[in-house]
Amino acid sequence: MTRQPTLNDVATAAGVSLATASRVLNGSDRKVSPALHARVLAAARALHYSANAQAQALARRSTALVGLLLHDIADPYFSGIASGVLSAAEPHNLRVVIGNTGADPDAAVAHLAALRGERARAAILVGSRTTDRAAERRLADGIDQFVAAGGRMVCVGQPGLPGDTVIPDNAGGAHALGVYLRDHDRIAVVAGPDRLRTVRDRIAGFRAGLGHPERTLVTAEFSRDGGYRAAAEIPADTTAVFVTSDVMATGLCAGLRERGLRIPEDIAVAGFDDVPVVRDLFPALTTVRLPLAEMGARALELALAEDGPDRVVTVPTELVIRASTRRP
Amino acid sequence: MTRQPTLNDVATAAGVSLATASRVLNGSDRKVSPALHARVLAAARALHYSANAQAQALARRSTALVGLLLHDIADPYFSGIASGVLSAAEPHNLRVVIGNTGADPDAAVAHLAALRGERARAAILVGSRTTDRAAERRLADGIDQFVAAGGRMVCVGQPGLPGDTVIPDNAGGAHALGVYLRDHDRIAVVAGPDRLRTVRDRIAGFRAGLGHPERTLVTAEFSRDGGYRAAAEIPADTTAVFVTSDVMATGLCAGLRERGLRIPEDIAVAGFDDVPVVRDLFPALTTVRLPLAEMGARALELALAEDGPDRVVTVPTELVIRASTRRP
DNA sequence: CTGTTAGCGCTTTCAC
DNA sequence: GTGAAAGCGCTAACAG
Repeated sequence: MTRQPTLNDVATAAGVSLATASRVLNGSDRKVSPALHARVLAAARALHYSANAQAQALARRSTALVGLLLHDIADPYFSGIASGVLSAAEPHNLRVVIGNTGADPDAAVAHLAALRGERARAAILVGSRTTDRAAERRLADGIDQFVAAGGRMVCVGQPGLPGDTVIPDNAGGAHALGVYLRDHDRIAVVAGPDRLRTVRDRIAGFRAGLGHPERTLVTAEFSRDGGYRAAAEIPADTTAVFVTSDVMATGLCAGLRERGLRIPEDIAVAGFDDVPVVRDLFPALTTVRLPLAEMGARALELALAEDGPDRVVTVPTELVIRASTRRP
Repeated sequence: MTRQPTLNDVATAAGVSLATASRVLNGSDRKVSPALHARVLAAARALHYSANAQAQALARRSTALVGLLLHDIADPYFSGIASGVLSAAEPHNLRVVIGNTGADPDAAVAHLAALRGERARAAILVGSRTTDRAAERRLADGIDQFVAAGGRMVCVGQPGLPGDTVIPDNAGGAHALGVYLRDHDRIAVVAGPDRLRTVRDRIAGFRAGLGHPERTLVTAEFSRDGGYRAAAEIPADTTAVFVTSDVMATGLCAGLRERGLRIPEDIAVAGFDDVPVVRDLFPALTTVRLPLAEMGARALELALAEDGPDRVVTVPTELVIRASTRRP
């Protein structure tokens, strides 16, 4: 590989000035004669010129980068949102750099710092829930720094952090589910970690809809395996269980089945999120649909919005009834 | 937001020269006295200094960016690989920018051009399969350009393109599956699009293992819905069907079930990839495991390797037998 | 319309 | 050890 051609090379080849070349190749307001215009284009093509984005960013004092920080891209909840972010970024010609934060809020802080160095236009933080007060504080600081450096911040699914927020109507969706399962009297709830506002909202909404408290509450990790392990703690005579996420519900169903429990004959199961695959489970899972891709897209739009007061966008949810809760 | 502090600001605040400040904050070989070192660090901290990555890239003539191009991040096959790429990138302090190419090879070309402008260190292209000869040509050209600009190129799951390649042992895995299903005599194969080398390798391997040709061959789209639609074309007396991807198999199972066929009692089903969720389908899906995350990680390593001749890394596969093919 | 000329913020010789 | 100064490739006034 030889040295990449620069704008200067193109200008020289075309016999015009640097400025002119810049104007036809990148400048917005075109005031270049057709003749020169054509010559520059030809030269650029001939040399396989490709503008150096770094240099442009430096000179323009702005980049086309957006950071997307999420727990785990392999989790369908996150990848669904990511997909929406990517689609929305495309037409704006934005590049999306993605970072797995794992369960660790400090990883998010580190990514945020890197994005700050990158002078990213915005950062979208998806569900980096934490139970650690101090870590939460550090995260908020990291966000403040990012924002102070001129970046826009959007959080998805996690309220209470600086910046804009996109959040599903967790309480409403869970409420509808509670109403739907109201006739069951031996109910269990399998919940993700306590501290998460999302989890609390879903449980509260569910209880309100149910009209009476659940009989059993099991707390588990926010993962497929967490749900699987929780299955062991569900009383055998339970008639319905609400799981605070589909991914957990998937594991729970597997665990329940291993115990010989039939779904929904012996026990009804409902999840939350409507991750794509749950409609293909057998029996298909009743759940509360979140418009994942749309949430991602909304987040990106907020990220592009003019600076302003912190906004909160609530997206509606929808109860999706499937076989897993159908009375025999 | 006020203007971001520059290295100059830090240097001034610390009462040292620009060069010294640069050396302690970013330079590799440290030859700065402890006293100055401390002062610079203190100043940087006080000002919340964050080096401008763009400027650094320009001065150093190198970036820490890697591009990851894939069909659809919401598809578990791709997100599994992406997850591996991200984990591997982390320790190297590389930023990963991700692009959904959809089914469109020209989208990949466009992304590649953008990455070239970004002066990305490398690009990893995952399974951007195409059936269009001309588009394939354009893609190869795009890759050549990217490489000519000094980027390294790695393709995952798709041989025959310039650059390094990570590819699973498709034929071997499918062969093992064929051997396993050898006793079935009324076999159907549900295949993704014809032209894909991946698909052809899997089918060829399967047939070789089977020892006899399948009775029915259905071609479908490489998606859940493609599999679902294919279900309608499977003869009712088929005893086993091999689907060339798990995502398709998921749809196929749903479709088969809707037709009243029981799995595995009436018909055995096997997939390919071992995407996480298929073990939780009911019945759990027999499949050929691909080490998705590892494939992603290997790709990133290749991307970091010194320039050299095009390498091909073949990763082993493993037959995973589950309930979906278990004889009653 | 076109060209000149400062920078953008940082790294890196090259002297001291 | 430390600093001065010359770029890296491009944009954006500012003159013609």
